[in-house]
Amino acid sequence: MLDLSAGLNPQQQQALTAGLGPVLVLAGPGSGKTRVLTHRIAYLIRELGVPPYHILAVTFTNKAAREMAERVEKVLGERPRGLSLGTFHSICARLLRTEAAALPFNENFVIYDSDDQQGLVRNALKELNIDPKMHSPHSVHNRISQAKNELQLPEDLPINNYRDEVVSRVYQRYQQMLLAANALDFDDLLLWTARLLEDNVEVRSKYAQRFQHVLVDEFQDTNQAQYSLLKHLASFHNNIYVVGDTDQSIYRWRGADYRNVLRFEKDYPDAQVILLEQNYRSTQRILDAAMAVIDRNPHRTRKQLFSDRGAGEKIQVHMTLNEQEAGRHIVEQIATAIAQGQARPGDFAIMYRVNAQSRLLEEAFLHANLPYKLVGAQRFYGRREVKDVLCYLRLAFNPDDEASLNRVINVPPRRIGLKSQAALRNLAIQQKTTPGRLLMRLGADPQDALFTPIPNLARGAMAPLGARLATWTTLAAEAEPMKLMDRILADIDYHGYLLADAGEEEGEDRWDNVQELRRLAAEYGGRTIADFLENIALVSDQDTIDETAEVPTLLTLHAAKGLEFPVVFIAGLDDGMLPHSRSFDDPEEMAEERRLFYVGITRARDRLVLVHNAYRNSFGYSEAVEPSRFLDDLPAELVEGGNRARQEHAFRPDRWERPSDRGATILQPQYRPGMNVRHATWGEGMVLNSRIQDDDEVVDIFFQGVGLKKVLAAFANLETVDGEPADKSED
DNA sequence: ATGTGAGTCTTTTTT
DNA sequence: AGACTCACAT
Repeated sequence: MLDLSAGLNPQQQQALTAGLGPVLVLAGPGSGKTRVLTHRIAYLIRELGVPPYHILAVTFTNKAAREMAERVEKVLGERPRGLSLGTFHSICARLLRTEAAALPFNENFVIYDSDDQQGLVRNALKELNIDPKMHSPHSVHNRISQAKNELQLPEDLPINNYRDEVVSRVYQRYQQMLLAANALDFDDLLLWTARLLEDNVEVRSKYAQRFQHVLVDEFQDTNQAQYSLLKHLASFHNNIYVVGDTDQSIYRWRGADYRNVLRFEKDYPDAQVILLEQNYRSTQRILDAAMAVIDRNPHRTRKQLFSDRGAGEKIQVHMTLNEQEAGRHIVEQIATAIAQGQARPGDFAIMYRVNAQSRLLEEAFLHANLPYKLVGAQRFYGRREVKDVLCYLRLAFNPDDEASLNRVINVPPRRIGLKSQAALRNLAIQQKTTPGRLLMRLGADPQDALFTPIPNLARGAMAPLGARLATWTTLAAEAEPMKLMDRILADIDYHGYLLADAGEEEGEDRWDNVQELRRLAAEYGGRTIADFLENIALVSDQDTIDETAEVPTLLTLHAAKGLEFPVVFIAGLDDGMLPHSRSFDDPEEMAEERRLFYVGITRARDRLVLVHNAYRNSFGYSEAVEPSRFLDDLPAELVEGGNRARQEHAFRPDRWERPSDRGATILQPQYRPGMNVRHATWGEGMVLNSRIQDDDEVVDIFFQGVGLKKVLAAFANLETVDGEPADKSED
């Protein structure tokens, strides 16, 4: 039998065998916290004889939950039956479905994603005659979300100004609309659970008695609602075991409050506190760099991270001309390292601050013909065709879901316009039912006197859909997700619609995405629609990582938390990007930007490459940018490279096309962005841009020590410095 | 009911 | 630069 404490250092062992009662494990990056957590669960089961049924372990992503489940199983040698292990949101969803009888919605509730949520706010604003230009749906929703995270209902909202007043009214209406649609948003999952446990003694004692042990991962990322529900769940046995690292708190903007760690120590004064500082991931240089960065944050207890993996390579800081060139540089460096046998494709990760940065990086990979994987679920589920199909499924599962109905009622076009929809809606309100249910009744008997308020033509347009919806709801109750999906797709001829709407080529591309969704549905054989929809609503970006593909990974710094890679590139280390300019005026947010950089640095095992740009494209224009101020905090002795990197960089202008010039003229530019050239008076410079104008070529060149110059190719007598001259043929 | 064109705003991070 | 919204025309 495996010795659970084998290979653990003294601190880890202490964490493993900590006695009952509250425990706080402060775990630095790479300190083996997942290991401690999984072994602790195994320890409870095997050494203390706690039945798995009485253990609850909570994580933030499904990926973390899955990994933990696998590792517990491996350590125990068998699958622990009845163990509750999952994300906050999925555990709450399950609890709420079970306890729906005590709640103002039924167990078939659907979970609205960000788009649905914002759409709902938009509708609420419209209904209340509030100008969405003055109060953007996004910001109003943000306030509502914040309130929910702080366990405030509409009536609890403090009102100090007109804005609060608006938010309060919208919140109220928004909440009514959710309930009417039998839908919850992400925050509701936590809010309703926390309030149910707070208000309902029976439910609370049921779960509090059941969960003899509650364990929490990434505790620094909990918000008030999560903190509260954890407290309730652990209120009977008081065995609450939390693991976290305040330096890795990067979700303040969505309500996470790392001060929950302090609150924990205050609420449980007898808590055992265990510190894990030894790092098993990175080289010492990487850790030194990480500490140099994070130590500049105020109000924190310093941690001394140490590693026995040796000093390792220096950290590379590299300046590139712009984001395009950064992409090329990174891809080139990866390709070289692979070619030289230094690393395998799966060893690399490229991290960035905002999703938009991924596009140019992807293009660089595409251009070099190298495979990569992009982390991010929203991209797929947010696609129009995927969302359409999901909304049909949601509607079949829960016909009260008005947001879904509105989305699909006229897709494919059924001649049901806004007028008809309004008529249906008004009649539904009058009849104290929902548009979806009314639609089904209309399908059953279009001539019913009930429907006279709806014009004849509109009735005719809606009745067939109503009839179909009725058959789908029956099917949803009994059939597997894929079967229902196939039925719907066939009934509405979605394939035909896509081809007609988007054309042959684009239509087939979109159909491919639908097929991808179908493959996902196929994995839910034997499971319910509820499962399928819930899992899709609650996928995290990290969950979409394809572990089997051994290729470089592109991901945001946020998505990188909890992961590690032998080689890490952090791209776009420009001031305004990281730290992001929207954080400049708030010290708390600046501290969080710094933590984000810290998280990025500490993902690297062996090699860390930091890339920043001389220029950045904003809107359509290129503007000069400063390197991130965080780069100044890296001690010089840890770093190699720097600003000279740009001169040293040899770029091959092999295949390059500026779409704006495509087909504009027969004359092809002879100079391409990135080429190095020599000018008689200004010396060496790099081509930033070049275009044909009046039968001559205008070239923008950045000369070292001189600056940006515009020259006419015919007169400038430029000499190509390296790289081959641009050839005439393109594509 | 649907299509066209001018005009607007964009860039945080995500369950 | 490009996506999205809104007003107007068909």
